[in-house]
Amino acid sequence: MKRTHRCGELRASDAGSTITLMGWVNRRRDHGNLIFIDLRDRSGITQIVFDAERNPAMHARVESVRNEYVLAVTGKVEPRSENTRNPKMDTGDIEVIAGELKLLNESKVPPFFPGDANVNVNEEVRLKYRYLDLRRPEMHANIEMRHRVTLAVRNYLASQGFYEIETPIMTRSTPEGARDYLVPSRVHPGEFYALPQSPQIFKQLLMIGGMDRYFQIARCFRDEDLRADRQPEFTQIDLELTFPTEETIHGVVEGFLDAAFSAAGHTIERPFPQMPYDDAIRLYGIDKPDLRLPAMTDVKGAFSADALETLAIDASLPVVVIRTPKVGELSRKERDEHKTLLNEKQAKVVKFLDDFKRLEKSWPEAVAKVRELSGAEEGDLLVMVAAPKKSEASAEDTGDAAAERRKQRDAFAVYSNAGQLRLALAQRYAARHKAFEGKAYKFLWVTDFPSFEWDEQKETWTFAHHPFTSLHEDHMELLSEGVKALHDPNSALGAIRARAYDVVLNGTELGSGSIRIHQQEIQAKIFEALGMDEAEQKLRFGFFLEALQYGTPPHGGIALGLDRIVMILAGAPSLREVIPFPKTAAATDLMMDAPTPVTDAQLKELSIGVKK
RNA sequence: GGGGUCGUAGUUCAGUUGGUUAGAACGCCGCCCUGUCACGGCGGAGGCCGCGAGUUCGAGUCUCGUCGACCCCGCCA
Repeated sequence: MKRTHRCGELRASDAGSTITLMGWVNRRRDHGNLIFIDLRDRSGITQIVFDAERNPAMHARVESVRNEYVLAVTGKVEPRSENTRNPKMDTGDIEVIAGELKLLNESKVPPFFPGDANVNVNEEVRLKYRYLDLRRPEMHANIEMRHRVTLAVRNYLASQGFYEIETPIMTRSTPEGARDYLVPSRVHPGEFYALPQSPQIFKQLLMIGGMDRYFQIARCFRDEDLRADRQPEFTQIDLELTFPTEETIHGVVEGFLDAAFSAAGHTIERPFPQMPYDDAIRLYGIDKPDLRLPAMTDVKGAFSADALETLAIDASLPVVVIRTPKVGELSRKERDEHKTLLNEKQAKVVKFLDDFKRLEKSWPEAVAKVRELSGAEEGDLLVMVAAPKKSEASAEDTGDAAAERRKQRDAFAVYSNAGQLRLALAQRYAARHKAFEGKAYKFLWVTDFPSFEWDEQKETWTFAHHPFTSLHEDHMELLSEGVKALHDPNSALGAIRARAYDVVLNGTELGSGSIRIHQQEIQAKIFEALGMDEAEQKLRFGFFLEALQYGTPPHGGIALGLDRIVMILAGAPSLREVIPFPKTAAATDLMMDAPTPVTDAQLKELSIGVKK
């Protein structure tokens, strides 16, 4: 027997033909001498009719068939009569009258049925029996979407002159950044490879190697704690090209995203808007703004100095208003619950006022101005966020550059906390404003990221991106100045901006890239800036610093999270829904039961002893 | 590393103030049924209440520990 059609393909026009289907028993309805079996494969479902009168010999065998058995059925396609048609099924106008049945395989009773309309099963069970879970139409749809998106990206990038090039999975450990997954070397006792956190250095070397345009659907590995949108191994659409400007790279990314979203049935608007990091912080309090809801508004000007004093607001720091649309009237209880939106730590930095009716009694003009500035409409919730006035006198404003930067850091804290509050309110009232429903895809480029960030624990400045990111040329002076104050949180390093850009979709960071440093002196200076002396540079990146000296072309690139893109397109709540064999939040595989201990013999061969 | 939610039949859940034999639905098994498509009818089986201590005359229920799943913070250049 040879399969002639898939189970979702047959239509009224096929009536009369004799066909063969192969697939799983989705459901069986046994009426005694008449048995219906819905046969399922990845394309859909077809009803097969077994009639004892027409084929008595076969009927005894059909009676023993159960859900998830694998069958081959040859039969005649017949149109269904008016009263037996099923408009809910794609194949509901026809049915197949079985003539021949072959039982290809039986099935144990599964812990859940892939054919159930809404599988309401614990995710633990789904992951343990992932191969059954994958039979569900929803999973098929997600995996098919992933395939189509990947294919569209490949085709687009190939059309733009990119070569798809593989880079090593076993590579060298780089202690910066995320923790590495390590692979012990048998040949070199005590030495380890690392799995790549990204193919960063390889793709830069490919540019030095004159490959001109590279891409890879690249698996990356990071040994960090997980979230719904983070897996220990994940896939990036990674690319790099020579002689770029930011515009070149943005154009390529918008091009393949357009292709990918088209493949998933959506059109997106291009070009994407752009916003410098500093504006993103000021307007959204976050470096990945969700543009589906309004920005925050600076309303300090609406209030007199006296009013701010009375409200116990620090007038030297930002005063912003968060507008959440269409929230409507709030009960006393709902308003009280707003207090829980700030944790203790946040409450030290910001306070908020959400009762504008009360504010209006004392300062009607100011409130009118706030409504105007924020574009508030009837029913919108306004919440004003500001820094509480400190009781003790704060440090004297000495008016120098360091004092100015300290103030900027304080302002950042206000914006950032207000931004978190904005998202918390948006989540809380999502059912009312409905901005998160439907298929609104709001892309954004966030540009000019800080090159360095302050590490509170180590009390020093570190790379915000990776150390191969170019600075804006006119910030090189700040670098020389800032290096002198490496352990000062108000160092000039904080003012340096990078030629780095993130692509953001609906508040999710899809990808991150930059124009790279292609001059060895500058690269060395950056390493030096963060306290890496020449010996250490040579040890860790010697080969790379040397490569940079052999005619390295200007180059740049970006990497986008494929899993996240597909997750958003599928409307899925976690990456696990778009990865066929995902890991749990504790980085285990419940189906394979990995990781596992290994034998002493294996460890011995690798010269590894395990502390118990 | 920290916080939260959860863990009872194959599955999803209920389980009173600590008190008799731990229930329901779906699924499963048997019998019946020729137009169902979440088929239907009758009957039946199925439990280490995650695991381990403790409190108690008595623990699914209370306490402590532990394991596992999920979410969040830290972390993720």
